[in-house]
Amino acid sequence: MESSSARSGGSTRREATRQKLYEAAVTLIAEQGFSATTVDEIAERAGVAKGTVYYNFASKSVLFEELLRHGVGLLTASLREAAERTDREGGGKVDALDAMIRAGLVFIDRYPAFTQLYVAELWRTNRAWQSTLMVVRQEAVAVVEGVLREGVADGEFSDEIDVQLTAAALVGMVLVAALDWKSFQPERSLDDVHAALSRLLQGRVSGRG
Amino acid sequence: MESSSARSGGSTRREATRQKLYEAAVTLIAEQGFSATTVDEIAERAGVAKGTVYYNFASKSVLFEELLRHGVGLLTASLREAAERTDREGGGKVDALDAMIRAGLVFIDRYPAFTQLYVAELWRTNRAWQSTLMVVRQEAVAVVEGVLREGVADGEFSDEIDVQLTAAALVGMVLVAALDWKSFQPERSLDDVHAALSRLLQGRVSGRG
DNA sequence: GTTTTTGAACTGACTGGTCAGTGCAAAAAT
DNA sequence: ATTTTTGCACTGACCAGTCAGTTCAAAAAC
Repeated sequence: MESSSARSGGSTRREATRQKLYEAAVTLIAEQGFSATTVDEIAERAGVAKGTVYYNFASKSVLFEELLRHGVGLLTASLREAAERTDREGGGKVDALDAMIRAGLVFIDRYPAFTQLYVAELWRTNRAWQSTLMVVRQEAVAVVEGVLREGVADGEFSDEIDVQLTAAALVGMVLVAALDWKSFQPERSLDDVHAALSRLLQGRVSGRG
Repeated sequence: MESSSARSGGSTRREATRQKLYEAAVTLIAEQGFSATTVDEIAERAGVAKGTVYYNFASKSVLFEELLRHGVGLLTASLREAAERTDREGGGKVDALDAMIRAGLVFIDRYPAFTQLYVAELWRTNRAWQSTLMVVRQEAVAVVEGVLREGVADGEFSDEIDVQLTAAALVGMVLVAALDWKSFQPERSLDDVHAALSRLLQGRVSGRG
């Protein structure tokens, strides 16, 4: 007998099941939190039996950890792509920042539940997946920090800015504004929200209109 | 905001017990989340018997709800005070915003656990205390929105800014930057962090140093 | 003497994780 | 071509443990 890996490269069926479980878990955990969400609920929402959850993931925590890695991976890739594209097109670092803001908004627009869950868990301590979360956070924030550093290096940004703090503040600005948008003004367009944040980034809030 | 108002039956002893329970609960829930924190843990950490918890609060949820109200009350008062003080001293609206950023940082510096817990719960849906949270959030954000509106009214801010979104973004900026500060660079001074955020607020990031 | 706290025992519902067994499609044997 | 075997993916009843909330007699604090 052949192992499944030799059987036309990793069973599609299993991957589909895992995807369904991710989607079910992300929604439920975003709404209720990790501990308040039961494995039975996840299984039911995904339309599989409880045993299937444990066939595909070692435990509830492991399911959640892999979900985090999966999601932040998507975000990081998207941010990186935005920065690189702007670079190729000969834009400055402000344009890169702006493009990343948009990429962030697009991501949150597409995966609001994941974003919610991420924010809710990020600053917790003493949890099993703490280290996973740190690694994954750093990957994402590092992209922003990188652009800021390059901007300082070629004189586009003041060399007095605090790269780490500024990066965190920018991420927070987008995160919270976007969650507010989705929660309280979901009818607004992405462009609209993007414009408001752009304005804030470029200091066009104070001063004449 | 500590005085138990002019209520006739407000025994001091009872109030002290409630305070101890708040403090125990805030830490534990910030670390582990609401569902993962047990009433037994809270009682133990507060140094009281489990029965005392139920003598003072109707349920675990009610304890948490009152905790939320209590905490956000402190923050709102602090923000309001900062805005009014700046006003009295004849500062402009930018100064008021700046003072509120500082007030926010001071608050988070003093009550990091509460802040963590607040952020973690804010965008959840389908929870018992959802409505409480909304009310309380709006109180706090409204202070920022108020200052922005006044600034627009007397021409200090562009009338093209989106008050609601900008307020949310500013709150997010401070929130996330401060949590990052506390989590990853706790040795930095508040002044330092404040300076970095001030710079960002006033658009002194891009452009010459 | 009234209010508040104690602390331990108890209940009943719920939950993460387990496991013996099922279904099925491809491979092997006939 | 047909029968048999293999093993992956999945199932769902079940178990052992946990936790919110209750009860209450007695002590302590006021």
